[in-house]
This record gives sequence, structure tokens and C-alpha cells, in this order.
Amino acid sequence: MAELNKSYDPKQVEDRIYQYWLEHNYFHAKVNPDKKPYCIVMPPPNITGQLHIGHALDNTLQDILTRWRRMQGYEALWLPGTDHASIATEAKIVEAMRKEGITKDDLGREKFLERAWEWKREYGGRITKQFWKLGVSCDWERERFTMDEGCSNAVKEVFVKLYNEGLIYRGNRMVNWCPHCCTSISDAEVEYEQQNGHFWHILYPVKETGEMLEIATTRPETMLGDTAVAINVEDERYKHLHGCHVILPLINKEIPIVCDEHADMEKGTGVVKITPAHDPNDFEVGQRHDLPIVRCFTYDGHMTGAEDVAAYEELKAKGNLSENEPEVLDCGKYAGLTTDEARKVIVKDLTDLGLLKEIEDLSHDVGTCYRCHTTIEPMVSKQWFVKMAPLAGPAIECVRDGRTKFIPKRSEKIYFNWMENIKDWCISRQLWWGHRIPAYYCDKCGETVVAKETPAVCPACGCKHMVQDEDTLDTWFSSALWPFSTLGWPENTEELKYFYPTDTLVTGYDIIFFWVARMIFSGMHNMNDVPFRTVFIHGLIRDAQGRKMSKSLGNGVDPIEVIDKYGADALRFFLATGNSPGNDMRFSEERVESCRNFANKLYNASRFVLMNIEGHDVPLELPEDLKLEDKWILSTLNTLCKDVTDNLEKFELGIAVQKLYDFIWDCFCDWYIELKKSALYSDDEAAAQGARQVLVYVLDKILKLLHPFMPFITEEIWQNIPHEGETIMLQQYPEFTDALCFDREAADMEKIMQAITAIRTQRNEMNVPPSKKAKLYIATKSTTTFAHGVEFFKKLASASEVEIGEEFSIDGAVTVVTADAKLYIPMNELVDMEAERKRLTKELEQTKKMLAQDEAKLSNPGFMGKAPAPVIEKIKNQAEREREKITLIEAAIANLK
RNA sequence: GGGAGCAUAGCUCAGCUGGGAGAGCACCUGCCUUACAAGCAGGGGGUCACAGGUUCGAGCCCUGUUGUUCCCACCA
Repeated sequence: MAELNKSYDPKQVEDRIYQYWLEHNYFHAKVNPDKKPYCIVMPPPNITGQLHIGHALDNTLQDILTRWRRMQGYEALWLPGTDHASIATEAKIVEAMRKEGITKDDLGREKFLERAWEWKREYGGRITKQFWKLGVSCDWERERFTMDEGCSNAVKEVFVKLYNEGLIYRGNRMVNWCPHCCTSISDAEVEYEQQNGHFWHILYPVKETGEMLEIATTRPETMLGDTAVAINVEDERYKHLHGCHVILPLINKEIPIVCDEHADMEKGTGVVKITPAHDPNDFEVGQRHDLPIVRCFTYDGHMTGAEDVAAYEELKAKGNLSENEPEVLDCGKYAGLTTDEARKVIVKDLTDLGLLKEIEDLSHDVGTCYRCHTTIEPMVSKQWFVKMAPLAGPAIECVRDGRTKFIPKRSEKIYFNWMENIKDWCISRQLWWGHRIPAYYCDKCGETVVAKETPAVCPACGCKHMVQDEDTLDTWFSSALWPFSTLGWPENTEELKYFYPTDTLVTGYDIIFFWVARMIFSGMHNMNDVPFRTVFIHGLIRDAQGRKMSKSLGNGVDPIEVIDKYGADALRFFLATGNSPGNDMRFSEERVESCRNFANKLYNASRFVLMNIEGHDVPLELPEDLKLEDKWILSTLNTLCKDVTDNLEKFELGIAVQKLYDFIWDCFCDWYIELKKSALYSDDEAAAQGARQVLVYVLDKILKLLHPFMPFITEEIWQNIPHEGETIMLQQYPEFTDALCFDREAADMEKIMQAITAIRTQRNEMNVPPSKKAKLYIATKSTTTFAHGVEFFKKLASASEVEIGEEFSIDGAVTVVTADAKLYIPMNELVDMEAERKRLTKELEQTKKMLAQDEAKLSNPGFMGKAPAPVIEKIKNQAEREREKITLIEAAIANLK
């Protein structure tokens, strides 16, 4: 490595190292009673997916936690897998088929599913291979798929269980219908978008009085399904209409006027049309008044016609109508039109009849399908539902009492808000790709059987005509079981006993409803315990302008390209840096670049160490004789170990990584290595060897501390320095130790460093090039301390020679004052006495000002009485140092001639 | 309508339980000092959105205001 390039090339390292890890099976975790378990289940990416920057963030965070815990000695299992993504995948396959001119119905269910599995084989592994590039240390031997045998079995088990417990039921309810995907979707899957629309004010004639009732609607095409109009019972304007009827225009149907609280006197005219089949509120009104439910839309977004009525009649004749089954309307001239077309024609017809009073512009939120963004039609439809109230209780409880914690805590509010207002979950989908609902109906007698296996005969009538439900389950039904189905449930496996509950779930706040909430109630109900102890929520990655990344904007960042350009370590480091829990962050190529520079810095520092230990046998222990600067770096490193671990414990990965960055760059590279050069190059072999040992020791610790964040470069370097073991991955994570606390020595060393900095600043301000050396006089009480620094002043502060004493009287010298020393640099030709006096006076004044502030505090009875002792102590010390500094500066000014 | 986040250097953001404001990038000055110019040594630059309050002490806690982003609910 030492002979290699001056800059680090991730391309020559990353894939090779990943293969090395894979070949040695280091990611595999097993049930191990000698170790404490640590488990993360990976949020399974969709099989249709490509790695995007959000996955990169999510999985980087998981990998950091997993690698860290593994190094801490936990049996760390990170369990990967993929999701079949029912609706998204089916949409992609249908789209691909459309290009070939084939529809689902042309193909039939079986052939379609063959295609889908083919798709899964082709693309299912693509995204996980992309994950490899990131360096993820998950246990690929345990990779799962939501539709594999085990997961499918778990799905059936839970469905049957919930059904038998009365927590799953089937019925006609108002659902969100996507006319494009031709399926129902759950409430969580509806996304609201602001759209410009209109308020159409329509006149409905009252049969009994002949007057016109004005009704406003945003969806005039639904009027064909109206089965009443509602007024508020208190409304004085309409008291005379109680018990009257209106004639529904266009189809001249008589419908009642009902009194219902839903009619708000304050809004519009106070009269509202009631369409129970196509509006959630109206459905409720219909239930209260026992109104007929009349469907006028087909499930693919057209107006119903004679055919649809015929289908309904056939069902009716068979006696297969269930509760709340909507009647079907023949929309006559409107039949077969799309709902959009029907709207236009209906508005025109109403205008022609003089029944359209007004059109008002309006901007409102419209529900759309989260997959295809088609406007959702609320429809009454026969679906399967999970009864949520009994499940929500324990799920709320376990977060309230802290069995599961959210990081940051505020994200709990999102969870509670949703859980506490939850409605029943519509789980059936009119799709083919997914887990088919394990419900069977008898063709003869209509008996329903819910079972894991297909019943051979109908238990009611004994016939052999049992037909399975055509529908599949919501994708999230299987993901909800992920934390235990992947560990072998419903079998009571050793893995399940050992790893469940899992420890940390890492995910974005955008899927708390979809997934986190459902895993929690599923875990509580089926396992009788939480699925994970901590939910670590992160934000979204936005583009450089702060916009959400999206396909339509084309502003997405491809992590593979970033890795290609800067390396996976740089990308990971970027994602971890400045990322605080729950907050969004912006993608910034400049910052990725600076992370790449950091990797390069580490590489070069390591190259320096390697060059200097070459040909020497360097033991891994620390030398007997530790110098002042050694104690300083070791003590600082020791504190770093504590800081990093503490912050990782708190999920403050951003802070942990910042501390590492600062230590490595500032303390180790810019100071320690520079400080050690003279020892390394000196004739004193003992000193040189000591330097090598401490350098290797500190570098080794740095690599281990950094490994969870930058796994590739740290492994590569570690393999090249003196080491024991096969991989850095499995080394002990560095810990704080009392043996390496050298507070006093560290403080002494900092006095020297402060003096060096002060000299450099002064020389810089005076434009003296480093090549121009000058003698340095150090006047200080801490003569012994400063005596340790002679070589450092020569090397780092351009001193030609150094003289240390309690006091000097020097003419024509630049004077630099720190809290601990007065530093004279005789450079007569450069010294402007007046400027020196001015500068020192200014510094004197500043110091006096600071002292005054401190003294004010110390003489403030409030402060002295109430401030904590360590704070008072700190201020006292500060004041003392300021007083000393003032004395020094005053002496220096007096010294000026 | 309910709730949440954010507002700190020119830009992007850190700042953990209140105890002299930080980083990266950008800018200015000087350095090819044999690990690194993807670098080194320095420097300038901030009424911590605004107004009150609590406190010995507020970027941090409380109240309100403004701006901004988001979530949920509703919208005949």
C-alpha cells in the first residue's frame, strides 16, 4: 500500500473486500447462547425497485448499527429480504403486457402469475445486488421474500386466526376504489392532492311544493345515484319540507327529503344530496335512514348500464345478495360513458334544462391512488376488513409504556394520532399478484370457509364445489408480519426464541402508518410481544434545492453513480454526517466530495504510518515510555471512544461521526503526526520506536471506531498495518479505559499547542514566511512543561532555537501572549513598535473585558448561590487564567521600548 | 380544523439534559514543509426570525407573532 498512489481509489478496494467478507461468511449470525442477540430486520425493498438514495440512507444506518453491535460482541443478525409489492409489481407487469398488446384477461390468472414469478426471478435479485455496493453486512443466507413458502404460511395462519377471532370480516362497506388499478385500496394508500375544480349548483324541484332546492356538488355525475336529499331538522328555511320529496332531474326519480345532522345549515344552501353508494358520509346517512344504495359507476370508471343491471339481477335471482349490496342503475343515455365524460354531458343537459344555477371555481383536495395517482372513487363494495379497534389498544399501550420507543420521541405522536383514530383496514385487493385470500365459498349453498388448506367438501352441504376467493391481500398484510415470519413463525424456531423481539427498526417517517404501526399490532397480537424495542426514524433525502426527489421531476440521485464516482465509504459517511434523527437532509455533491477527501486523508495518514514502520517490527502494545504528546493523543482518543459509543447508543450517528472526523483530521493528522515527525526521524531509536508503536496503536483504534461508518477503507488499511485476526469486522470495538486518562498531561500539551498556534497566527499576520526562522524566548512559570515542547516549536513554529525561562528582557521582539506564557520573537527588522503596542493593548483590553464579565459573575450572589459547583469552578479558573494573561501582557507592553 | 418540524456565517447544516457560537463548501492571505494541493498554516464573516417571559445566566425552556415545510382530518 505504501508504494501505491497518493490518493485512495475505492474502485480497487470495495468489491474485492465485499467478496472477501462474503467468502468468509462474516455476516452470518446464528443462535448463540454465549452472546447477547442484536437483530434488525431490513425493510424489504420492492422487487420492482432500483436502489435509490433513500434505500442507501436507510441501509447505511442499519449497517452502522449492525457492524457496531457486532464489534461490541453481540450476535448481530441483520436479516434481509424483498417485498412482492402486490399493486406496484402488478402494475408494472400489466404495463409491460400492454406494450405487447396483451391484457390480464387475455392471459388468465395462472399464466399471469407465471409471468409475475418470471419477473420476480429476473428483477427480484437486482436490488439486493445493488445493496452489496453499499457494503451492507446482512446475513444473505437468511434472505427472505414476502411470498416465499414460510411467509405465505404465516399470512394464512394470521388470516385464519383473526377470522376465527372475529377480527377479520367480509362485507359491503365504503372503500377507496382506484378505477385505474381496478382495486380497492386502504385509507393509508390514498394521497390527497390539491386540484382545481368546480362547485356546480343544481336545482332539484320539490314534488309537493314545486319550489326549487339548490344543491351544490363537486361531482355532478354522482347525482344519478342519489337516493335522498338531506336538510337539518333545525333549519327554519326548510321546516315546511319535512316529509316531502324531490324529483331527481335527468332521470325523474322521486327521492325523499330526510332530516340528518350531516346537513350543515352554515354551509352553502344547507341542502345536501345523498349518494350512499359513492360517498363515505352519504353512506353513513343512508345507513341511518335506511336509504337504498344505488351504484351508478362501474368498477372501471364508467357509468353503469343494462348489462350491469342484468348482472345484479342474476345475483339477486340466485339469492346471493348480501347485506348492503348496492342496487345498480341503468344510466340510460349516460351508460358506458367514463365518469369524466358523463360529468360534461350531465352538466350540459342540466344547463339545457335550466337547472344549473351557477358554476363556482374551487380548489380542493382530491384523493388519489398512491401508486398511479388516479382520482379515487369512493364505492360501496364487498371486501375483507380487519377490525382495528381491538388490535389498536395493545399497540398503543406498548408504545405508551415504553416497550417500544420511537427515536426521535416526537414521531410517537404521528403514531398515536393514527392509531387512536384508526378505522377498519380494508385488506382485500382485486389483484392477482399477492397472497390469495384463504376463503372458500360453496357454489351451491353459499357457505364460507376460511382455512389454511382448500376444503375438499362443503362442510354445510357436502358438495365438492368450493371456490377460493378471487382476491389477494394488501401487500402490507404480509409486511406486517415481517419481524416474526422471517424468523420462522408460526413454527416456534430457535431463531424466533433468540432474536425476537428484534432490537431496532430503521425506517423513514413516511411509512409509519403503512408498516411500522401494522407490525406493532401484528406483533402484539400474534407474538404477544413488541416486534422491536426501538424504532429509529430518519428523514427523507431531498435534492440540493430541498425538493422531494421524484421520477416526474427527474431530480433523483442514483447512489450507484455516486459510489462509482466517490466510493461507497464517502457516500455512507455523507449520509451519516449531519443526519439527526427524524430530520430531512439535502443531497450535496460537494459534501460527498468532502467525505471522499476525508477518506483520502485517512488513507494518506495510514500511508505515512506504513512508510515509517516499514522494516521495523512494531508490536501492538503501547511503549513503556509515553511522552507528553503521546499521553495527550491517547487521552483524547480515550474520550473519543466514550463520545462515539455514547452517541451511537443515543442514535446520534451524526454527532458520533463528526467527533470521529474532528479527531482523525485535526488531532491525529494535523497535530499528532506532525508532532511525531522529529522523533521518527531522530537518531534516538527508542524514541522512534515509541513513536511507531503509538502511531500504530492510535491508527488501529481509529480504524475500528470508524469501521461501522466506512467499512471498506478501514478493512483495507487494517489488513495492511500490524494486526491480529482475519478481519476488522470482528474486532472488539474500542472502549473507554481509566488506564488511558491523562488529563493533566493532556492539558499541559495543550498549553504548548496553544503557544504554537499563537506564534503561527502572529507570524502569519505579519506575513513572515515559515522559511524565515527566528529564535524563540518563552517566559513562563511552567518551564518544565514547555521544555517538552522545544522540538515542536522548532518544527511547527519556525523557531531556530528555543530558550525557556521565568522572565526575559528582550528588545525589539514580537510578543505573543497566551494564558500560560509570554513568547518573544526577536525580529528587529520586522518589528513596528507602535503596531506591537497597539495590538497588545487591544488584546489587553479584550482580556480585561472578559475578566470583568467573569468577576461580575463571581461577585453575583445569585450566581454563586445557584450555579452548580463545576460551573463556578470553571469560571474561577477562567478568571485566574485571564488575570495571569493580563499580567503577562502588561509586562510585555512595559518591555516595549 | 388538529398536529409537527424548521428559521444560527454568503450557501448547506450541526449545536446532546440552559454555563463564552461550530463544521463543510465558498471567500481572503501565506506555503509545492519528502503522508496527503482531494493538502498545510492562518484570516474575515453571525443582534442565533421577531416580541415578551422564566432564570444568577437563554441559540437552547415557556408564551405569542411572522415566514416556511410537512402530516392528519374535513371539504354537500
